[in-house]
Amino acid sequence: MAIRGRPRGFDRDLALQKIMDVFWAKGYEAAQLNDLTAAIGITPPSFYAAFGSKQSAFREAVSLYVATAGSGPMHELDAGETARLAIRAMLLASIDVALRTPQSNGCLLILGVMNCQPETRPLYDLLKGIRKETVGRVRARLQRGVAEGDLPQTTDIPTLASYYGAIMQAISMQARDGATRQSLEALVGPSLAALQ
Amino acid sequence: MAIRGRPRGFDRDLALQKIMDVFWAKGYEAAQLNDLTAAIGITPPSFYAAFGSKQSAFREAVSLYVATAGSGPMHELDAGETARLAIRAMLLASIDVALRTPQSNGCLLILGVMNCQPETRPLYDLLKGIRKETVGRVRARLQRGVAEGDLPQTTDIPTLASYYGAIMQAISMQARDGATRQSLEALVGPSLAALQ
DNA sequence: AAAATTATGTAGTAGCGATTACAGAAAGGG
DNA sequence: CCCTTTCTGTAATCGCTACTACATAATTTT
Repeated sequence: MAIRGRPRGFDRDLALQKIMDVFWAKGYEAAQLNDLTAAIGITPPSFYAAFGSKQSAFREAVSLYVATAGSGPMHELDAGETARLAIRAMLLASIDVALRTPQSNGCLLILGVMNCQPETRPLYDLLKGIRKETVGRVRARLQRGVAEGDLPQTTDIPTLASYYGAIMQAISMQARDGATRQSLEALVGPSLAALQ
Repeated sequence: MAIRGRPRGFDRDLALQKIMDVFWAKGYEAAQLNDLTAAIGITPPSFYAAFGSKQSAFREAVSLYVATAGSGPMHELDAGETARLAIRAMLLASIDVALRTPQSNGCLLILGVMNCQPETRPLYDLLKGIRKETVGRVRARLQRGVAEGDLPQTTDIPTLASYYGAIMQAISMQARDGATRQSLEALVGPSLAALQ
């Protein structure tokens, strides 16, 4: 049984990517429906037929981001030989993400929803939950490092995990402020001093 | 020659403090005129007569913040005996600022304007300039540390200054995310490892 | 080919948020 | 006591933004 009715005049997956780019570049609140529809090249009714609302489009964009653009750092975290190399690679991958495009500075998960309008609170909490999960994965990687002997038994794992979460947040903020790759990479060295 | 006309029915200085508190708690965009006038207990015309516009009220609030609530970290930076102690005290003072009130989490200069609406760009740039100045003062303090012999000549001063600026940004972001004082203070230790 | 189904384009609506027009109130100056 | 000046309260206005009603177009099913 084929799909009934008039077929959609645009590629929904491609549209979602553009939605992700716009939210990434501007954040949820500053990205206006106008920006979204213009980027896709459709009119509001088509947008609403395909994505339901601005909020649900954002949720889909976040899922796509986690699966694609934002997956690099977590991949590096798992792939690194030692905990220290893994953290280092994660931070460098975060810099890649933060500088991927000229407009989109910083990580969508960190900067996507920053203020406290009551109606955007659910989206703020969504991102906050993902950030928390990220710190959890860092913690797991450090634990593995202790288990595998490349970190001392005395390592304060929760503190260090939250610390590297903080470094990634700072990378995003400085990227948003227009920092160069060079100046972002310079932050990695000092932050790794905590793992000596 | 005394002041002509009907006298203002509220204390302007007190009102500015409340304005600062509201902007501090919610950020520029999320703080609505309604919140501002309600906090002061006046109506919109009184607000506009006294402060001109939301933008100029924000500018005044930022000036007040720099002079009062936000001055602690910079004071500690200058007062510390050695560069390391000064940085440490600055970071702890940043935590105090970030946790000053239950609602206002994080530094106004860091979180006050986060997104990219074209019309708020001037305010974003204002805060960005102050942040840059802050990093400049950290740099000066580190230079002094080298000059006074408590830091090695080989210290990479620009990098470390930007690094501690990043740590302060991260403190604000984590405070905004609801971090406890304990978890914020735990970040200070690892970040000081870069000064060993 | 007619009916059913889904998408699109035009042109709105609804509601909110910053700002202000205007009339009245409270002060000083003559 | 009137005039000028400045502030205050009510009640808009203006603009913007998410969202949609409705007529029409493009498909599939029968």
